[in-house]
This record gives sequence, structure tokens and C-alpha cells, in this order.
Amino acid sequence: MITGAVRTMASGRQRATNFELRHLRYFVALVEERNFERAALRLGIAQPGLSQQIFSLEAIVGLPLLDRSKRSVNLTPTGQALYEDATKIIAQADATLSLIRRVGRGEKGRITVGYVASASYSGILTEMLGSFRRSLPDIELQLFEMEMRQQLQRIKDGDIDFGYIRPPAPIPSDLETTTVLKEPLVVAMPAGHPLASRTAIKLLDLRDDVFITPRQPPDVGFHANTLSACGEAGFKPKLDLNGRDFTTIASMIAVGLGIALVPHSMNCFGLPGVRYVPLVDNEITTDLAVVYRKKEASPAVRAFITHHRDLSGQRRTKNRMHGKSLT
Amino acid sequence: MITGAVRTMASGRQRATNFELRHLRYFVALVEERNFERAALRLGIAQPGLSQQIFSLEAIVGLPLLDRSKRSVNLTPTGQALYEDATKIIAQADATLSLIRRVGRGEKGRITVGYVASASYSGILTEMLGSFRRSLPDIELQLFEMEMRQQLQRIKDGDIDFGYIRPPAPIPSDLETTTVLKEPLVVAMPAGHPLASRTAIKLLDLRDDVFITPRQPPDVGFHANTLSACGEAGFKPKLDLNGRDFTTIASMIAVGLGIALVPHSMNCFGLPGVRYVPLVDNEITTDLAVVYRKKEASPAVRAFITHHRDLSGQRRTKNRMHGKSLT
DNA sequence: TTTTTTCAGAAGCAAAAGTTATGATAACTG
DNA sequence: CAGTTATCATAACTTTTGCTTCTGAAAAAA
Repeated sequence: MITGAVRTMASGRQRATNFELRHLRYFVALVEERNFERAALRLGIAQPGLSQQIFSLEAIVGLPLLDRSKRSVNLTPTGQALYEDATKIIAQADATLSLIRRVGRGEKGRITVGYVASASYSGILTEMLGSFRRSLPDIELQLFEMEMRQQLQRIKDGDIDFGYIRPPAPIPSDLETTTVLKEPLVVAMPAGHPLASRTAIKLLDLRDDVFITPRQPPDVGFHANTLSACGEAGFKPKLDLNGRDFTTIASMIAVGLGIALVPHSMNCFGLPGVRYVPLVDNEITTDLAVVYRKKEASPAVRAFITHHRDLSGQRRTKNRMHGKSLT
Repeated sequence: MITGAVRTMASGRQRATNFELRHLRYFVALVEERNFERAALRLGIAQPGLSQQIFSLEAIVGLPLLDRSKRSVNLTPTGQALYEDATKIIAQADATLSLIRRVGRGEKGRITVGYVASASYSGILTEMLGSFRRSLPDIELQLFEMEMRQQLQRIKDGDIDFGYIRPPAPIPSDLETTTVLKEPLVVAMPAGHPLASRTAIKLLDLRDDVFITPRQPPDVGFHANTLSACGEAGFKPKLDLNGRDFTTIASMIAVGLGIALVPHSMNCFGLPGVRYVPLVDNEITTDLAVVYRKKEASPAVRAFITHHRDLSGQRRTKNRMHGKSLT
């Protein structure tokens, strides 16, 4: 039998509310202060309220947490076990709050980036991503090599956040592009080609050669670049659209299947039997651009966009000052 | 400017309540159902209440969690981040509840056990602890080799829960003891002692030898055992109380400083130059007992106590059946 | 378009948290 | 060993707030 006096709050059944962080916060304060009065003071409530909440917690747990044989705050083994976990749960809840506030400020998050294979040759991808990572190290970057048109679709769909492409391309109306690099085109030709030893070539001199381009629709990417460049030079090129990417195109050139217009930065790819020769037509260039959603919700991605706009703005200014020497 | 109608619930400042598990539970339900109506149903509340709580959560976080541009439940990146953590916090809270309920049922906990060094020789300590561990593997056992009197004090103080001792000892009134093993005493003597090659010795034959005993008060442990055994045999032994424990006593015997009465189980300690010879006085025995608090709060420790009482009861029954052959 | 679905707002109710006042008793203290 | 103090529990009451029902507005579907 229980002690004579009926303690309705203690022995009477407690209304069974839900387990809440409040219970844990109160319990932790009580354990740490080892005194209801002081704990209540620390919590900014009156002492009886704390008493009630502790009873409520005991009702939820279904076990006594305090040894009430003496007029002091002594934990039962159960209470001790709860205290150890309670601090952890509270800490985790606090950590979560501050984490998602950091997500809100764009200091934390995940960005998925697509890129065409040729984007990595110029080094600008590494440069852009590297400086971004240094400024916001807690943002996770995921990179996917991907065809241009696939990128556009998946950015639109929200599957990925960002893409590196080579214009021209049919940009959907809800996507935005920014050019981050403009580089001259050079001619990639077999080492045995009659013009391979020249220091520079006029594009028109290549009117009888076969131009290998990536397997793409005629209005997109390098295919389009090649067509328009030759068009400007005054001829319609013979085409072979069987290249998959620049590395296979380079191999095709090495075995003598044709020539190609490629970005200047391709010359890092020194396949034997392939020569890269500059064009005298200096204004023939190719762009590297980034694509992203116009209305971007994620603060992290917005920061990434801003970073790209800032850096490509800087680069353009610098290049203007140095007299546009893009080699 | 915001849309014409003033949305007090949405745009009006939300009373800033505390961050509670309720917010997380509601938010998780909403995210998983992707629909306020269904989520509210699952939570057993009406839909507007859920709406309000989600707004309240957004006010606490300080950031929008849902994209309200459309009439559908779409998470913002912040909301996504919160969802991932929210499930973790809820899971941890649930785990804590079930954990401490297990503590309450005595299936989980920590027990600290003290033991006198000689307790480990008989193998009963390993046996008792091993079988307990097999039956309740989630209870953590911590072992401390400790002098008997220190054990009694620390069990009383609540520093440790349980002790293995060798009676007799002054047991405080709030502690309880149970004998778990009764074993015969044997004589440990130098190999060169005149009686060392006997198969059994009468204790009285040793009345002129020096008995080495552990450095203890006269009413405690082996000191007391030796005194009472010799007293029963009819003589008052010459004593040397400089032994620290049985291993140093054995070394002292080996170099010829005296003899000692030791537990039969000590013969596992085969130091060169020491012989263990049985006594013909077969009723001369020593006990190994366990000590614990009479009023023990911890369910884990209570389970441990019960286990010891059960097992030593079994052993006694078995021994009676086998004719008390304690060798 | 019309209808349906779905989320938000207003007002009120009811439950639960919290308050003040007080009681009971363990723990000091002279 | 009283007498006092400290400390926790209880009762009764107030306030807060979570939740309800009813209703509105707008997007999505037909």
C-alpha cells in the first residue's frame, strides 16, 4: 500500500500527453540544478509547473525517474539513463535548427552540376568550382558528365541544378545562361596533312577537307559552330557527324578520317598524329556557358550562380585590360 | 507587395512557441503524405490545425519550408534538409523511450562489481558473471578488484553495486550477504617443510609453525578464518600479518617465512617451492559471499542479485545430492 | 467554363501549461 | 530535541495554445 495521504498528482493517473522536447528540457534542467526551485527559475517558470511536468514525463515513460523517498532530487537508474539521452536529443534538435538555418543562408547544401566533357579541358571548371569550394566549404558539389541537351532537360526538371554547356543551344525560357569563357577555335588535323606544319591557317584553305563534328542536331554546339564559321569564311563544309566527343574525334583525325574545329584548350590533349593549328581568322571563337533555372529557390545554388557571374565578369574585365589575348 | 488579401496566418507574425517534437512529427507526416488533409488524418487532427502548426514551425525556424507558389506540398531546400533530420530526431526520441523502458525492466543497465582477488581463483566469479551475461547480454558489467572493507563502504555509498567477499566481515545493517561457495581450507607450506609430502595433515600438527595471514583486522576474512580454525583445533597460532594478498603470501611461503591456510581453489596458483596439503579436519572451510544493498533500486542490479541467489541455491542442492564432495 | 481539390483564415472551445497560495515533511540548527 | 528552514507536492485558478468547425480562395481537373 502507498503512504497514507493520497497524492493525487503523484499517485493519481496523470493525463497522458505526448512526449515532447519540453519534458526533456525540464528534466535536464532539474537534474542539473538538483533542485525544483532553481530549475524552475532557470526555465523561467514557477516551481509547481515543473513538478507537474516531471510527473507528466514519468507518466509517459511509465517509470519513476526520481527517488522520492527523501526530500531531494535523486535520480533512479531509469532517470539517470534518461538524462544521458535527453541531453543528446536536445543537442541534436538544436543542431538541426542551426543546420537548416545555415541551409537558409546558403552556407550549407548540395549542388548537382552537369558538364559537357569538353568543359573540363580549359581548366575553368576546376578553377570555378575550386574557388567556390574555398569560399563555401560546407556546400556539397556533385558533378556529372552529361550531354548538353540532357543537361537542359534535367535542369528544367529539377534533377540537377547547374550545367556547363557549349552554345549555341535551344535554351528553354525558364532557364538562364551566362558565358564564362570565350576561346578561339583551332584546327585539329592529321600530322601528315599538307597544312599541318603552318603556324596559322585561313579557314577557307580547308574548304575541300572533311570536317568531323560531334553527333548532334545541326543547330547545337560544335556542329553549329563549325557550320557558321565555315559559312562566314565563305564555303559549305563537307561533314562527317560520327564523332561522339572530342577525344574520339581526335582519334578519328589521327587515323586520317578528316579534320575538325576544336576549342583552343583541346591542345592539352596531345594525341600522337594530331596537330593543332591556329586560325588567322582570330574572331572565330567558341563559348563555354553555364545554365541554371531563372527562379532558383535554393540559397546554395543561388550562391553558386552569383559566384559564376562575379567570376566571369572579373575575367572579362581582366581580358579587356590585357588586350583580349585569349591564347 | 503581397497578394491583395491579407493572410494573417501566413504573413502575420506567428506567435513564437518553442521547438517541439510535435512540430517535427507533423512536418514529417506532411512531407510523407504530401497533402495536408491526409497528413492531418494520419495524425488524428483536423487539417487547419496542421496548417497552423506548420506555420508555427516555419516561424520557429525563421525560413519557409514549403513552396506555396502552387496549391501543393512542395518542399523548399530548407524543408528538405529539415525533413531528413526530423526523422532522425523522432527516431532517437522513440529509441530513448524504449531504451529507458528496458532499463526499467532490468534488461539494460550497468552494474559495477567489486571482488577480492582470491574470489577469482575458484572460477565461480567467471561462472556467475558468464551465465548472467548470457541471460541478459545488454547489461554492462564493470569489475574492480578491491579490498573487502573498501567494498562494503562503497556499496553502502552507492559507488559500486555488488561485491564478492570472504566472510567473516562486519556487514552494515543495510547490506545483505549471500554465500555462493563453501570450499575446504588447505595448508600452503614450503616444499622443504617436514610435513609437505603428507597426503593430509591434522591442523594441530602445525601448532609450532608461523601462520602468515593477510594484513587485516583480527575479525575479518582470512585472518579470522585462521584464528578460529586453529582455536577449534585447540591452539593459538603464531601469526605474521604481513601478507598483502594470497599471491604475496605464496611467495613468502616459498622462501620459508611460514605456512598459511588458504582456500582449496588456490592450488591453481602453482608457485615453485610451495605445496598445498589437505587437512584431515574436513569441516574447516572458507566461504565466498556476495554483498549488496538490501533496498536496491536498480532493476538491473536486482536481476543480478536474483541470479546469484538462484545459482547458489542450485549449487547447494546439487552438492547435497553429490554428497558434499567439495574438492 | 464548371467542378473539384486543396490549402488558408476566423472564431471559438477545450485541454494543457503555467500561476499563486498553501500544505507536508525532510533536513538543518541552536 | 524542539523549532526553523528548505524543499517538494497539491489544490484551485488563469492563461495560453493547440485543435475544432465553418468558411473562403484559388489552383487543378473535368
